[in-house]
Amino acid sequence: MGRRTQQERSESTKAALIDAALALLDERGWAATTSVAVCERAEVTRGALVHHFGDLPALLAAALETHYARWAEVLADEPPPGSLADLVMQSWRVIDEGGAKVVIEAWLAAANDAELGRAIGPVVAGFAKLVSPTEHHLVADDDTRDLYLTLRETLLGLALGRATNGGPLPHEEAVLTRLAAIARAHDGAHQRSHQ
Amino acid sequence: MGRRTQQERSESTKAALIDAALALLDERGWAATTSVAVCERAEVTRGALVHHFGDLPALLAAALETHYARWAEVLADEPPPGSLADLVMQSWRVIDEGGAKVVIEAWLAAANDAELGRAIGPVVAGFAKLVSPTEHHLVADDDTRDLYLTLRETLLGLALGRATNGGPLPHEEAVLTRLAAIARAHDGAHQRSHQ
DNA sequence: CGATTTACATACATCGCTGAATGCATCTGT
DNA sequence: ACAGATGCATTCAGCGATGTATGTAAATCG
Repeated sequence: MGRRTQQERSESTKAALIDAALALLDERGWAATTSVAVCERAEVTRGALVHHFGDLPALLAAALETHYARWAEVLADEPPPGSLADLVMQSWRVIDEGGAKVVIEAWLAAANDAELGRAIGPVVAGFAKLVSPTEHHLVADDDTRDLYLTLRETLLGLALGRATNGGPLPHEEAVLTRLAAIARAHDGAHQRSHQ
Repeated sequence: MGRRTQQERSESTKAALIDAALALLDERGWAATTSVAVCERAEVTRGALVHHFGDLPALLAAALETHYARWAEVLADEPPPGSLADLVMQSWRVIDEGGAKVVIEAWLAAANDAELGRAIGPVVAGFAKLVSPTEHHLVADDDTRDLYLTLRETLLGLALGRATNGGPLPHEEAVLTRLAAIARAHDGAHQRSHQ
């Protein structure tokens, strides 16, 4: 690389740090994601981390934020869902994209450390609102809303399974098939009752 | 306390250490469950910990084991479930008993640290087998088995929600109601098809 | 009742992680 | 082109956690 502007330099090292942090969070969990390890992986020194983010929690908050942003992109690329079954499978595609473990680790870490919770709480809340069912016209009635929340908890269960298992659970496919069936059954009944 | 036999002393301090470890795991997570913190809470010195358990991972493995044992007791006290709906609600009662967060933290910690995984892996596997659906006559056919696994993932999702939220999620009740309804519907259909 | 084992407590040495300070190179505005 | 800002590397000092002796009182045994 020859001449590079300051902005280019900054942004590339910031991105390297964030990517390294996300990779470590995914591979080795929150506790192992230390400033030394992140910087080593990003091939920068800890000085760079301090310079750009101040301290480790700030970096992790930023990392989480860009992770959520990527998920939001995936959602933005999808066509608007036309049924509850669509909506559920879209949610799954986001999780399937990878990095669910990062989010779970972050949630738990925030729950365990009040100070950290204050640092990353807003980031979490922001994304939570984005995927909130109350925002969606598809789940306008209470019945549909409850079912959607139920199915979403199941997806989170699968995500947890992936995180703890180091990969998809053996019965993941079967569960997803079942979820789709339940959602379609509801879609069918709901459509009929509204004609 | 006056005169105490060696066994009494040993067992009471071991119990104190295990209880303290479980409490800390639940309240402040795996990373914060340090040997210093545990001993402080148990009101013994670190020497006692070393004496009885050797090192910290060994204590945590023992703690997890007694935690599972308590869950197993809860299960043993329940009447044998007569339907899928019963089975699901029994599983939930175990989680509701408390300490689901301990288990989740342990799973993740084991996934993140291979060495630790080897230490507590057998304990986890032991309990997993105990609650394995394949052991249960109620879920003999594939259809019922898949549904049971699905409903169980939902329960785990709720457990994760409790762990990250520091308490029951607002929609927990609604989800449980929905799960019960799904299970009962299956029980009904299944019964009819078997007469 | 003396010898030995058990159940701890205390002190120690080490190590990994962290934030802060400092120094140097590279870019940028004028 | 040069003065100042910016981006980053290195070093330092300190804390907290860990395992390892080593010391001591209480219990058990012969």
